[in-house]
Amino acid sequence: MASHTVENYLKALFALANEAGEVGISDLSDHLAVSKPSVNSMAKALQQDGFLKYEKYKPLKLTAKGKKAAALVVRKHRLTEMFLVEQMGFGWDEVHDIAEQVEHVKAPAFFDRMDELVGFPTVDPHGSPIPDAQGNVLEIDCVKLSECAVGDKVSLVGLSQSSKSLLTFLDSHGIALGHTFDIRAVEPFDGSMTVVHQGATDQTFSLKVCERLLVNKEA
Amino acid sequence: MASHTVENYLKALFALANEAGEVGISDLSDHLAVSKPSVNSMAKALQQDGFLKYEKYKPLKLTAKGKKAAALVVRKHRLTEMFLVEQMGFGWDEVHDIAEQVEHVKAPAFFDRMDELVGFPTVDPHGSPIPDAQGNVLEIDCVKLSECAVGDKVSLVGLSQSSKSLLTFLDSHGIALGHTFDIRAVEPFDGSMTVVHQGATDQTFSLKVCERLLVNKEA
DNA sequence: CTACATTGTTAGGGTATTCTAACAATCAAA
DNA sequence: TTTGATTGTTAGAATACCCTAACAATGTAG
Repeated sequence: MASHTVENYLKALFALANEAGEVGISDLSDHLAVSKPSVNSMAKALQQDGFLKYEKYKPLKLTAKGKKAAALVVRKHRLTEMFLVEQMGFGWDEVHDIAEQVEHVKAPAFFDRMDELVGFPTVDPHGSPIPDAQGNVLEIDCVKLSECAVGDKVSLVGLSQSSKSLLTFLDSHGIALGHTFDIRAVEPFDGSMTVVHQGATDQTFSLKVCERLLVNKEA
Repeated sequence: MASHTVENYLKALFALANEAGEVGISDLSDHLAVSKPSVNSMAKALQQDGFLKYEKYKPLKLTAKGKKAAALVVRKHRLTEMFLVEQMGFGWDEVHDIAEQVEHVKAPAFFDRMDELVGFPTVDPHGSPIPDAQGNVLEIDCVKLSECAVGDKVSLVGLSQSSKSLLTFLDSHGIALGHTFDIRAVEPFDGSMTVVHQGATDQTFSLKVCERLLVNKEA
């Protein structure tokens, strides 16, 4: 199996891959906080092992094997997060760092049991999809709240780039996955939105927040 | 914090230390399945970090710092085993290998929560004591079954060197921690013992088995 | 007390991963 | 279209492990 380090590279590649599935050396360098030469040599090694396609000066592209391996690491990460929240009582803002460690455990039975104990979930505590055991990822049908219009009624299904500070912000505003928002107004000047949260209280969110909330229209 | 590798060295040192707390390079080499030169250079590194006392051609000896660090690794291992059995439904014969991996997770909150969820246990599923958060180990008052005499009534409190095959053997004979044995006979020829298990069924154990069962007299 | 077995050490090298410094390619903008 | 910024590459070296081969110290048995 892949080393701790290789798993982290794969996970980063997976996270940074856009539709085209291409990632620059610098992107990876930033994301992993590692120098570009390090990424460069790792890229060669990963190609050697068939995880990605690498050509000088060209963007990196995961192969099918690489995508699967990456998805399985993400699976371990997200199953762990789910387990930490559902079975161990951690908050959704506490689980990322712990899962970052636990995801590298080499014990398939451990993750299988977690999966079972939390009822074979399809999304993690932040609404991100959990790849299946074959490495297939289910696409979630959603848009950014910032892309919605006045009058839309939506429900929160996920977050994009959930960070500890975003999660803390949402907690402090009583917002959780599944909650509904009726969009009342969009401020043209700064893109901030005023919504009715859970059919009850009025709240106003900055554009920065609205871009992070993934919602499902016609809740 | 110590690396994965260093944690394994410390754990091995802890396990092999006799009363005097001294361990030979070869012992470690065998236990960790690593060459003697590797152990030799690691010994120097561990001394450098203050984990042990090393002098050429002398046995290795953990310092107070080393003992504490080792005990804390053992703590993580045993808490994990307890959690795997109590909260995740694994059998006592399945948990060692998984815990071997999980023990290296760097997330104190994770282990603290396990501890809480299993009710702050003092022994693991095999009866071995769990060091406390300060690295103190409680000695367990017990003797080997093989050292007991005809007429003794004892209860199983732990195992010495529990291996998967021993655990499977015990499972297949319906034996668990806390069970009682009345010693009926000791065979002088091979040291095998005939006992009454749980006041009900007669069973005969080879010396090899009896040496692995740690019991408490006058149950 | 010598000789052999065991145990420990040194020397030298390999892999995985990281870094900095210096240079080359690419791309966009004036 | 030249230039400058960004991005990527090479070279060279450091650290943390691991190994084998060869040798030295220790201790035990005759």
